Amino acid sequence: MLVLDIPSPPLPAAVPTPRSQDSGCESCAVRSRSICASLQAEARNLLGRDGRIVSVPRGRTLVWEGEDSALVANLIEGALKLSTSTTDGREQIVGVAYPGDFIGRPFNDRSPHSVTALVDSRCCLFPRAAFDRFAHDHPELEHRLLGTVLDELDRARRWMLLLGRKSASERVASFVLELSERLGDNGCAPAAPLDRFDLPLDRQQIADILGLTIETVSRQLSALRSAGILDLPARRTVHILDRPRLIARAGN
Amino acid sequence: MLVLDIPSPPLPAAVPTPRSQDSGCESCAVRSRSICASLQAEARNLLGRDGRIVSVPRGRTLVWEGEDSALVANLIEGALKLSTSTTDGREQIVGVAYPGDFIGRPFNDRSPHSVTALVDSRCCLFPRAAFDRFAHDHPELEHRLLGTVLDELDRARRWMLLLGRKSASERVASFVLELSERLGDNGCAPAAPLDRFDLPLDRQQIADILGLTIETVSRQLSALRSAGILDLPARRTVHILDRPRLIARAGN
DNA sequence: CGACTAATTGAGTCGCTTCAATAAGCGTGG
DNA sequence: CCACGCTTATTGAAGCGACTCAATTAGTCG
Repeated sequence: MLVLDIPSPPLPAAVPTPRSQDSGCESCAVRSRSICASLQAEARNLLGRDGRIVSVPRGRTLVWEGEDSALVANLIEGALKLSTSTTDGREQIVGVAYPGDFIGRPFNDRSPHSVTALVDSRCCLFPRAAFDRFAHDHPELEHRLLGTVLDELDRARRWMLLLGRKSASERVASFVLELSERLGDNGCAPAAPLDRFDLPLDRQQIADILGLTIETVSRQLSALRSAGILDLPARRTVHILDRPRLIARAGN
Repeated sequence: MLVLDIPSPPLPAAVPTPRSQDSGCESCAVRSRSICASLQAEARNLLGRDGRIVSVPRGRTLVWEGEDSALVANLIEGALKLSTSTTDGREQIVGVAYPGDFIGRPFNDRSPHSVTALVDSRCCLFPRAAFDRFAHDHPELEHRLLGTVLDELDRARRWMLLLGRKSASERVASFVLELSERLGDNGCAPAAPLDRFDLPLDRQQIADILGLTIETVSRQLSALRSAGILDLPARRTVHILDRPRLIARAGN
């Protein structure tokens, strides 16, 4: 079930002139960071014809866990969470996507997790079947996709160490560090970690990433503030004052 | 640092006659299940020339976390664990490989986790550089590899739900179920879950998978036995007596 | 059969959760 | 602009589940 009651976006996907015509890709903000970067202009425009740019308001779910995986996408702007739940409703966030990231489950007709916008976002959506077909015919795209999926797997496994073996204070420190590194990676500049940034997540979502409760997250953040390691000037703003000590607290 | 003081295996990898010659692949036990299944005979033998079959005794580590990732491999027989640790030595097992599985980190020169034999095993090892080159030239291999990496990622994310949100009893139930399903999947038969099987892991290793202690694992297994859901006829043997109730206890 | 290792079981402690109350942001409308 | 109400976050107190430490039992292998 996919609901996208969004006014048709300003994208010439349905214009008469087909093929090797600019489908908007030339001006795409994440072209150089997304998997599309692997493609030559002609192939990119061919793929672009299958894509539709849609706005996804905060809180809207693009894909539901267990439902058939009808689409894949590149995130252009915003942030998305990937999450799974137990039968009785406990939730775990298993990944967060940032601009340039690829989301969805190619080559499989069930999605193992839900995908939901954390903040107002924009995606370039592809019907999965069309994407699968295109990928199969374009090894350079599959090669790039393989690289990003391997990176995601590494990240997921690092997170398993956090979830299985780290204390609450180590988890929160690790979370702040990872976020500062991911947000600092704009794709263009040589990826320096940020010392000051805004959280795209509220406390409950942080808890759902770390396998903790909202109260424990709050207490640990307060502890880091008291220790002079962080400043928290606003609800969603983090300022890292003492990165070395933060790293020491992350435990790996 | 790779130590492989193993008597040279009965593999004609170094025989004079090169190319499109049987390199042992024709009789490989996991040929149809491994990523090699994607290759035609000629390409397979070409790749086979880079491979060396080695025996890995229980407990030996093939790849070390953080060291440069010099090799990749197909597991032919046995079982391997993939693990990471915190600086102070707490360990988390982030994956278990069974025959036919691919291990190692292609396209990256650091391995994010260690790979260690859980039981006496046999692998078909490839120098990573040679494998990367070969993969790059054989899209059908990369396509297959992409499929297996996507499956691994799904599995890792399911495990994140377990580690982040499940209770000890749910974790142990989930573990027994997953193992019964993985071991039942011989690649040939239509993959029926096993009701009776031997654990390739001791209690400490189960604890390292589940993010628990050895005592908690033991207590939860005992509880399942008392409830009549499992029988534990030997240290490493599990017999599932009441699968529906086991599934109910797994919590998803 | 005896020595050693692995697993089980018990008792007490600790860390995170739960439940509850307070405080701080934040948007809205007077 | 500030008061108001609502949401989100913080802080406190009590409870509970998993851990730690310790003792016992069951396998395993020479």
